[in-house]
Amino acid sequence: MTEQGIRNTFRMADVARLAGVSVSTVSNVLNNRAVVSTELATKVRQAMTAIHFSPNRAARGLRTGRTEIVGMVIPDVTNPFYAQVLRGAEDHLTEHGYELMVCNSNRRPELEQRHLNALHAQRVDGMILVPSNSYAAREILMRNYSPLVFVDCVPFDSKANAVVIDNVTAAYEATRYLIGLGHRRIAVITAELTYTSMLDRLEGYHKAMREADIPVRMEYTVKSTTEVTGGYASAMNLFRLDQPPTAIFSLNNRMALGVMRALRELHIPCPGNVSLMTFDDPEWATVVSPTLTVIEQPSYQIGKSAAKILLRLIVSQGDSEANEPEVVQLESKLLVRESTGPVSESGQ
Amino acid sequence: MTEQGIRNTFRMADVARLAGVSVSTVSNVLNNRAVVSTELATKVRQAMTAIHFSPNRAARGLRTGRTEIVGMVIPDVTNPFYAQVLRGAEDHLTEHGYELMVCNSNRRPELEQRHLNALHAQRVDGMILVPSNSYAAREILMRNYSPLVFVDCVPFDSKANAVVIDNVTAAYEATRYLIGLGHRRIAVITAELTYTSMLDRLEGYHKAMREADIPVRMEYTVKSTTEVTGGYASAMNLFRLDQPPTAIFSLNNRMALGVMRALRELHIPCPGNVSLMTFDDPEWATVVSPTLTVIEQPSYQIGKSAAKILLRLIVSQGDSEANEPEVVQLESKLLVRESTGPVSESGQ
DNA sequence: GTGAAAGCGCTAACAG
DNA sequence: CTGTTAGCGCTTTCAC
Repeated sequence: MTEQGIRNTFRMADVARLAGVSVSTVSNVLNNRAVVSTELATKVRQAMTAIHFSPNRAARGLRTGRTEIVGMVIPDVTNPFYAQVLRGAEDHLTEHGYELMVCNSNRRPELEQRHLNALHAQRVDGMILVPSNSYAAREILMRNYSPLVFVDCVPFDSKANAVVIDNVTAAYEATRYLIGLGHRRIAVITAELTYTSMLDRLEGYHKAMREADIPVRMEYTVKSTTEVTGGYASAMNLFRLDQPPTAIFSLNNRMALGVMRALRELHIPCPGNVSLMTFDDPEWATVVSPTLTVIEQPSYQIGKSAAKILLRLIVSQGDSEANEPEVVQLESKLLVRESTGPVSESGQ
Repeated sequence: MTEQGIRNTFRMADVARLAGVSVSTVSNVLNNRAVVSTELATKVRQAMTAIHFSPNRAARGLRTGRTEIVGMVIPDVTNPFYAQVLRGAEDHLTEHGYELMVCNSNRRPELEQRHLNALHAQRVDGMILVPSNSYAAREILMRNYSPLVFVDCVPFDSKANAVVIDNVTAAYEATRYLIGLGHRRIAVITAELTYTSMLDRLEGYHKAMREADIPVRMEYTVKSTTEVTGGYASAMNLFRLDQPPTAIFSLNNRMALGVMRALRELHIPCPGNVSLMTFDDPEWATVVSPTLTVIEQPSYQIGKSAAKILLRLIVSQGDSEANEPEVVQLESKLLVRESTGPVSESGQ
């Protein structure tokens, strides 16, 4: 029964024996229940440090039904936006004694599901999710595992706990800024429209164009993959047009990186011939030439905020489930830098 | 006893009852032990899906002594190098049925220790660690929690499982390349020398300089913090020198970003007045102007390799502990791009 | 205040 | 092949 390897960790019983008390006393000092005489308590604590005792959290979780782990699944940590969200969440969680299990879904719903299942099997107390898309998100919401807060992309047709920015307004104002610069041929590079933040951003763009009475030309709305290569390919196509756009609006930092590659490869002056603007504010935005005009999202705060909501949900677990989903909306900010300028005289 | 919240998940007993079998049969089908008649097995499986049964991994872990979780602590996911290492490790681990718990130490040994303890308390089966420094690493190694593999930075004075690159040679050859370009005033920006990869890189630099009979001038070896701001400040100081260097060698991508900022702010032509070269190959290296000459590390592979070693250690846990620490060394590659060129005629 | 004992959900003997 | 049962290490009544 004990044949599967040397037991290399101690248990409460060991501490109890060493301190000459019962396990329940050990448990009590461990959980700072003020029912143990200070004298005994110190004796117990000495015993604990003497053998480097570390209570088995899994066992505790099994007993209490609370693991104090929260799960997080994001598309890809390699994207600085998500990395920042992660940091924000982690810092808050760690501060409150929770551990974090992170998984990358690569935007593949099946993989996402697999991770979610694993997390549930681990009996995490709650999850933070940047879903791969809004359909997947809705299904996940239905299954309703445990306290869950969405980030960046929310389920279609359903209210859910979430933290986002006002993507419509952000894109609207950014587009207006471009229009104010004299641009009329404004292209937008968007990722999957099943991802709500993309959809909202596109809507904001359309709204601004409509208001300015600028016809939205189909060939200026290009659907890309979310990644760098997608942005690159999209930009290449755009520049191949008879009438290339005078401004490009990238809906995330990854695609913007791709556009930069294209610009550089084709030696297209920016903002001379074309202005470029993007969502997100990756660190490199200020070292490229020209520096990039961006819509900065408070990514770290977004993560932190998600963690806060989740923790609140977790503790209020017992209350009537009826509490309305909470959705917090954080402020984004247009940071004008060098990559956007007045439409060129040449008019092309 | 059941007062702490509605039991919202089922247990094997429920499945057993529903399928009209015993729990051990359920356990057997769950673990694909080929001892159950196909007939019963399907009945059990039906029952499982009917109630959306998800076995409690924590309970299993408690029983088996193996959680199938591995812990990972890294300085900061926000650094693309570590993010890639993480992805490599995660992909391999996930593929083999393991879950990953990641923590960021911010290079603070106390925080690192705290995370390590938490991970241990969780009874992770093993850990992958990019330590905050090599002293901390050694202490951690001493405490010898569980299977452990170091990445990028290894403990001082001790053999340990690790995956690294040949930093000395990589830096040596890169420096030689610079020297071959005619540079003699080559500055190196390094982070904490208590971090072995930095120390080794510096050694490689020194070796190349010595071999070329170029005196190593103290003011050209600048110790920076690991971060962007450190690189920036260091570069600023370097350019303030009476005889500024004609080439700068940054020992990681973060500091290089800082140098780029300085270059851009001071309008210093690169590689015209100064060449720049760095360790790591962040994505932005090819969109900045000039594109950056880098020493590319196989970051994803490093992570994957670490995971592989760890898994091997975990399964061979039972064997005599005597197996020598394994250290694998992966290949790095010098990618020459635009930011390095012949030393300028002007000679300054 | 302190201790004995039951049980969280699972696995692994072992008996049938 | 299937079922019974004893724990894994912890928390938590409930007696004392």
